[in-house]
Amino acid sequence: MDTLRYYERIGLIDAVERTATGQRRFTDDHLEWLGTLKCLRDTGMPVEQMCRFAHLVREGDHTIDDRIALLEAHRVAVDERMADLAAKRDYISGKIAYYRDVR
Amino acid sequence: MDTLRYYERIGLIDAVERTATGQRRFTDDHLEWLGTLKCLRDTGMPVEQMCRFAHLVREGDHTIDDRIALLEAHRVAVDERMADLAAKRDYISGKIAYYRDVR
DNA sequence: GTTTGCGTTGGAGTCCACTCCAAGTCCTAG
DNA sequence: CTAGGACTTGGAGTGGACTCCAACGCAAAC
Repeated sequence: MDTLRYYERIGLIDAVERTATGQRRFTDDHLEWLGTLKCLRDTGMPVEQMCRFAHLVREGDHTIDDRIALLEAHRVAVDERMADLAAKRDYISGKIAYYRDVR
Repeated sequence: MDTLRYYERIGLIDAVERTATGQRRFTDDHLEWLGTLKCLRDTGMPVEQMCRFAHLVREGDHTIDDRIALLEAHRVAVDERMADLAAKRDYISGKIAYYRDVR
């Protein structure tokens, strides 16, 4: 919840609808958007870049190409990260094998 | 360099040999250890856990089993991270495909 | 031999992304 | 109807991992 409020504050989420007494009512659209945000965040996209993406989305359909470019760049980053993790995972496996040997 | 000093300060690296004038002279052993540290760090191991590992290494050979356990737990974490990244990468690919469609 | 630039120190500062606080209101289960 | 939990606010605080600072010494290049 705090994180949601934080995201709302920095403009990652549009101002959310409220009940008469001021409580947030998230719509399905919001939940979907939050899912996207979570995906980007969890794959290491900095909050600032997510803001840029959110801005593009808010701007309307003429930013579709920019959004594609942004997501593609991010996908490349994710791929690189996965490759790096895979290589380092192997190094760790090697260490484990080494320790098993000397034990 | 600052990071190295920081690691030395918190005990991740043994006090490094110095020249007469106080400059650090890293040995091959250090470089290898630094490689290991970098690998663990880059795969998301928190500094605190790396300290625990460094401590085990310093303790001597009777900690080999503990080290294996620690590295295996970490390898599992890395595997999970990779699986998560792969799934989310696919979601991103789906988004891109969607945008390509509506463009 | 002088300039350029890397190394040294302890300690303070920075950055990112939250996360918590206090004081109050509202919603829901029993 | 009441108790307990969940929500509200602006703003301050946290945690992790560095990263920078000033003032200086030393080293390597020319």
